[in-house]
Amino acid sequence: MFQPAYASANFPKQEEEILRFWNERGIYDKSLAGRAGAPKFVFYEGPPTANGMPHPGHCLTRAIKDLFPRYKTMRGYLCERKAGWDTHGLPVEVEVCKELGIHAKEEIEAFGVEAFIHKCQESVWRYMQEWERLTERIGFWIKLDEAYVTYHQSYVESVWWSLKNLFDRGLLYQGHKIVWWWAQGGTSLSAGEVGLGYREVADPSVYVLFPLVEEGKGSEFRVQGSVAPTRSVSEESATPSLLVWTTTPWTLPSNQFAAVHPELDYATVVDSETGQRIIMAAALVETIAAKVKRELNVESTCKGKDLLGRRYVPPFDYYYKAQGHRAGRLKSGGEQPVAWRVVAANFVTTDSGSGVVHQAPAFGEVDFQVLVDEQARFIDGEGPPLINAVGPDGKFTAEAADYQGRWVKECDKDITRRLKEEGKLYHQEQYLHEYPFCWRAEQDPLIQYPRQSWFIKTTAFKDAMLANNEQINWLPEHIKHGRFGNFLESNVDWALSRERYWGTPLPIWVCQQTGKMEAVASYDELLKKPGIRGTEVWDAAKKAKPSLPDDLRVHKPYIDAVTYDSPFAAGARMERVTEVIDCWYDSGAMPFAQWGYPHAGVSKFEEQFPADFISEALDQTRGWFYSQLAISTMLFGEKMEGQRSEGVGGQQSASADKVPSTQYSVLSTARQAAPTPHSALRTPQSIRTQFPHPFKNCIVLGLMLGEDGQKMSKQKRNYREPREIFDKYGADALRWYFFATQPPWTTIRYAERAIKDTIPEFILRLWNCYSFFVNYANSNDRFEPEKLVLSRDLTGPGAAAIGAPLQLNAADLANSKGFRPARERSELDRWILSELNRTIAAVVERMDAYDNYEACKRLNAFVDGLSNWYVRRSRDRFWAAMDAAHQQDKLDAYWTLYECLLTTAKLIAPFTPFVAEAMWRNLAGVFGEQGLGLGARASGEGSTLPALAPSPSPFAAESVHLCDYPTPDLKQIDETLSTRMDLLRQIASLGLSARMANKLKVRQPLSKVEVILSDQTHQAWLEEHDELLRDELNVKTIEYTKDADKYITYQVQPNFKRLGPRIGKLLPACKQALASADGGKLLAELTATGKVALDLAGERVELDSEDIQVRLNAKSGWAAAQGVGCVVVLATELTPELVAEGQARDFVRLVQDRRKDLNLDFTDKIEIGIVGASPMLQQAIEQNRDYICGETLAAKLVFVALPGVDPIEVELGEEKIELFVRKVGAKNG
RNA sequence: GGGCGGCUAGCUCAGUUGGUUAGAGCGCGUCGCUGAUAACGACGAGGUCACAAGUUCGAAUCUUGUGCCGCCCA
Repeated sequence: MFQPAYASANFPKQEEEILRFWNERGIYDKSLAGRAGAPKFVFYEGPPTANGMPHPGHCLTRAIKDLFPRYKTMRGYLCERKAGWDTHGLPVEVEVCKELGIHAKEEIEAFGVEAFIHKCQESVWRYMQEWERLTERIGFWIKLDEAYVTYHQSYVESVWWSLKNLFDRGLLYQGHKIVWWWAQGGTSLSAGEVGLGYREVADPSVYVLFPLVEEGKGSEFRVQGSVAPTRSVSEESATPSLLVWTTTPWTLPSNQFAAVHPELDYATVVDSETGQRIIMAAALVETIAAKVKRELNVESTCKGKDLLGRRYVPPFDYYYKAQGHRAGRLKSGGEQPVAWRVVAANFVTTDSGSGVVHQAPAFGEVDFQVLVDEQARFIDGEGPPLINAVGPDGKFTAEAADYQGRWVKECDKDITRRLKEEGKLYHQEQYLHEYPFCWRAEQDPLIQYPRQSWFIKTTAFKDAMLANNEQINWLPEHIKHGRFGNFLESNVDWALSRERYWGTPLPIWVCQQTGKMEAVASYDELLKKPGIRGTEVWDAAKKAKPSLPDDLRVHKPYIDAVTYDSPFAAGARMERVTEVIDCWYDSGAMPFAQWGYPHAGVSKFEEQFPADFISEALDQTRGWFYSQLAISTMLFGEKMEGQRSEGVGGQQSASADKVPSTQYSVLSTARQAAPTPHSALRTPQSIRTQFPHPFKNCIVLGLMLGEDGQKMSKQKRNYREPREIFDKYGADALRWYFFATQPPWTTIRYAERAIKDTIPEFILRLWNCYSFFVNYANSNDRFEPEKLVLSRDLTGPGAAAIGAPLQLNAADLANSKGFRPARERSELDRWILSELNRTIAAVVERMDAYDNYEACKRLNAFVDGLSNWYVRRSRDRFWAAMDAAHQQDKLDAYWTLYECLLTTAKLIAPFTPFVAEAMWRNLAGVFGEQGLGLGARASGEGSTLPALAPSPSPFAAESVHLCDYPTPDLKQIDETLSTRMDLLRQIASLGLSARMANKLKVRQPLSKVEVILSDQTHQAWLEEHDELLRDELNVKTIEYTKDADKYITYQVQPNFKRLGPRIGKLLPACKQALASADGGKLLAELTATGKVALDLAGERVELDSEDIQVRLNAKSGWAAAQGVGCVVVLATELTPELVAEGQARDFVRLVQDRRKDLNLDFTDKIEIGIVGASPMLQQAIEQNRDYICGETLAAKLVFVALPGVDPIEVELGEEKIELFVRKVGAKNG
C-alpha cells in the first residue's frame, strides 16, 4: 500500500521534511558515491560575499547552479560541488566603516589597521548563516563545510604563487593609474563612491590659442641642448594657431598634446577683427563665430589626420622650456619630438568645444591613455614622460612656480586672466556640467590624478584570451562576441593594486637600498629568507588574542612587519610594498586557489580544470568571467605571448620589449623589477596541454528587477524576501518559476504572483495526477506493485545488477504480474507512453544544450497531457469494477500511469527536487529500501490479485536523486499516433465549441456529429477510435462526411513557403487566382489529376497538392465550428430518449453533489429517494435506472421520501424536486 | 559619450534559418464539466508586434535611423 496522498499537500512543510531526510540519509554524498569513477562534470562555484543579505537574485543563481549539476549527476557524471566565499575587498571595508561610523583612510589608520582587519574578518561572516540556510533551503547541493575562503592562508598563498609567476615573467609591473582623487583627504575613491557625489556646477570653459610652429622653422629641436622653438613676431599672423578647448584651466600648465579626430574636417579661419588665423573643427566654425560675435572666414580645410604631428607652443613653458627640444627614436624608425604636437584621438567630437582638445595626461584617464599610446610608439625610455605640476595634496608644485602651493581649482581664474593678458585666450564662458565631489566632504571637488599602481600585462595576452573566448559556449550566444568579446578587444592592462587594508597583500618585497624587488610564493618561502624579522608581531597578537584565525598572519598589518636581508645589497633590508590586490583577482584565481595549488591539491586541480559549467549574472562579465579567463590564460595558456621559451619565469623571459617601461614614471624610476630564479613550482604539462580556458559552458543570467521593474532595493521593498517565498510557496515553486518562465538570460522581473502560479500550473497539476493514482491504487483495487514486480534476475539482459536498488524503469516493470507490453494496451495508454518517451528525448536533448527553458516547456506540456487528457479520459477505467471484464484494462491503466509518474519524478528531479522526491519516496517506497527489504511489509492480505511466488526481495533506490536520468525508448514513440491524437483533441475541442455556440450543454446527449476533414489521411483511424470522442462529446455516432458541400466552403491559398522561392513575384497573383476560383472544383481537379494549372500574368504555373493550403469555412445555418483543416457539425434535433438521457445525467450530477455535501467516502453505497418529480422525469429516471445506480453507487432508488433523511430541494431543468440521499447502513435520523 | 541587451494582449512572457489567422499563462467576461476539487474545460473581449524608412512577392523576424528602459564602461 502507498502512503495516502492528500490533494491539498502543504508543499513548504513537505520540503522541510525532505531536507531533513536528505541530511539524515546523506543523500547528496550517496549521489556522489554512486558516481565514483564516473567521468567528471566540473562545476565551479563563483564565490558570493556573505557580508550582505541574500536576495531573490541570488536565489536564481543558486537555483541554476544546482539544476545542471543535479542533471549531470543523474546522467551518470561525477559532479563535485565545492562551495566558496569571497571575503576581501572594499565593500567589506565600507561595511565595517559604517559600523564604526568612520569614512576616511586616516580614520581607519587612527582606529588601527590591526583592529580594523579583525573587524573585516568578522564582518564577512555576518550573514553566513542566512546564506547557508538559503543555499540549503532552495535545494542547492554543494559542500558548504568544505568551502574555499579567499582570506584563508592556503588561498592567499595560491594567489601569491600566481603573482610570483607573473612577476618573474615580467608581467607584473608598476605604472600610473588615473584615479578620482580626494586631494584634501589624500585618498582615491571607488567608482561607486564617485557616483554618489556628482553635482551640477558651472566651470570655466576656455578656448585657448596654441600657436603652431612653422614646419622647418623649428627644426632646431633636433640639436641637443638647443632651445625650444618659439615664433617670431613676423610669423604670428602667417602661421595659424590651434583653437584648444578645456574646462579645467588648471591643467593647462601640464599640457602635453593637442588632440584632433583624424577623420573630422578642420578649417583654418581668419578672424575678421584680429586677422588671426585659427584652426578649429569645420563643423564648429559658426558656433564659435557666434560665441565671439565676429566673422570667421574659412580659408582652407583639411582632415584631422593632416594635422597630426604639427608642433605648437604650449601656453605655459614650465616644461617646454627645458624639454621642448627633446626628441625620441620611434620603434618604426626615425624620431619625433616627444610632446607638444597634434595627436589623434577618436574620442574627440564636435558636440562641444572646438574639436581640438587639450591633453594633460596626468589629469584624465582618457588623456592618460593617449600618453600610453604615444609612449608605445617610441623605443623604450625615449618616449614622452608624464608631466604633472600638481602634488597629491591638490596644490601646484615648484614646477609651476607661479602658482606653487595653491589649490588648483582656486587658480583657474588667475590662469585664465594671465592667458587673456598674454593674448592666448580666444574666448571664455561658463559651462554647466555634472562634476563629482567627495561624498563625505561635500565642498571638496574631486580631481583625476595619477597614482602609482601595479599592473598585470594582460594586453600581451589579448589574442590568447580572444582565442580562448572562441572556445567558450556562452549562453546567450551574443555574449561571446558582444559584451565579453568587445571587452576583451579593448583590453587594457589590469590595474591590480589597491591602497587599502583588507585584501590579499601583494607579495612583493623591495630592497630599501637599491629598490630592487622580488616576489614571494608562500609564507614558508618567506620564513626561510635570510635574516627574517618581524614575525613576532603576529605571535604577540595571537598571544594577546588566541581566538584570532591563523589565516590573518598573511594579512596586513602582520605581513607588513616581516622583513629580511636584501639579496641585492649587503646590509640592506627587504620590506613589503604596502598595497593589497584587487579582490577580483582573488575570485579569478579560484580554479587553482580553491585547492591551495600548487602548494597542495595538485592532482585535485588537474582533475578539476577546466570547468564544464559555470553560471553567474551579467554583471560578472568584467568581473569573475574575465578574471578567471585572464588568469587562466596567463598561467596555463599554451600560446603565452608574454612568455619566452618553455620556462615559466626566469630571467630570460623578462625581455626588454615585453616588459613595459617604467622609466617615464617619476615615481618609479628608482625601482626596477629584479627577476630571481623561479622556484620549482611550474605549471604541469598536463594542464597546459588541455583546454587553456577556465570554463567550457557559461550561462549568463539576466539581472533580476523588483516587482516594480526597478532595481531591487531593500529601501523600496520591491521584492519579497526569499525566506517568505519558501514559507508561502516552497522552493520548488521558486525554482520552477526561474527555470520555466523565461530563458535564464532575460532580464527577469521578480513577480510573486508568477511564483505562486507555478503551483496550480505545474506542481499541483502533477500532484493531482499522483494523488489520483495513489488513492485509486489504495482503494479496493489494491494495486500493489511491490507484490507484482518480479525480481531483477528475471528481467533479462540490460537490467540492473542483482543487489542494486530498483530504479523502476520500464525494464524493471516489464515482467510484472498483469503487465502487458504497451503495444497490447489501449490507444490512450500507448499514446501517453509515446508522449512520455518523446518528452524524455526532448528534455535530454535540450538539457544537454543547457536549455532549461525549452526543457521545462516540454515537461509542462507532458504533465498537461497526462492530466488533462490521459487521466481525465481514463477516469472511467479506474472507476470500473475489478471484474473479469475490466481487470486487464484496469491493470493496463495502473501500470501506464505508474510508469508515467515514476519516470516524471525522475525527469523533474533536477528542476523541482522536492516534489520529485516526495513522489518517488511513496511510489517507489513500497518496495522498501536496502536493509529493510520486502519482508518488512505484510503481503497478500486484502489484495484482489493473485499472490506471487516467493522471490528475492527487490528494493528501490531510496532517493530519486540516486536514480539515472530516464533515457527515451524510441520503440515506444509513435509520431503518427501523436499526430492523430492531436487531431482527435482538436475535433473534440471544436465539438465543444460548437455545443457552446448553440447552447447545447455537454450533459445533453446528441445523436450525431459530422466531421469534415480537409486532409483524409487519418480519417480511417479516427473512425476506428471514435469511442473516446463520442464520450468526450456525448454523442451517439460520429460520421466523417465526404460530401461536405452543404456544410462548408473551401478557401484555397498558396503554400507561401513552398511557392515563394519558385514563383516569387507571381505569388500575389497566384493568391488572387486561387481565392477567386471555385474551391471545390479546384480540389476535385487536384484530386483527379494531381495538379492544377493557373495562368498568372501570362505565365503558366502548375501546382500540385503540396503547393496549396486548404482552409474549411463552415456555412452558416449549422451548429458547426471550424478549425484550420477541420469542421465539426452537430446534429441538434433531440429525441425523447436523448432528452431523458440528458435528464438522467443531470440527475446523477445532483446526487453526486449531494454525496459530496454529505462527506461520503467515494466507495460508500447509498439509497436515493425522489419526491415531486413529474411523470416525464420519473420515466426518464426509470429508463436510465441502471446507469444512475451504477454511477452513484445507489443500492436503492425510490420515488418516495426516505424516512429520517433531510431532503434538499434541487432544480432539474424546469422542475423542482426533493432529493433524499442516505448512506446504506447509516442510522436513521 | 561608447558598448551590449530589451520594447509583442491589462500583467508576466514565448515566438523556432522571413511565409500571409502572432501565441501561452495569469487577470477579466460568458458558459460548461466534475467523486483528481488549492481543481478543470470551452468560448469571448483584449495587439498599429515602440516609431520611421528600406530590402523582399511577403517583415514581429533582416538592414538603417529614432525614441524609451536596463546593464556595463567612460
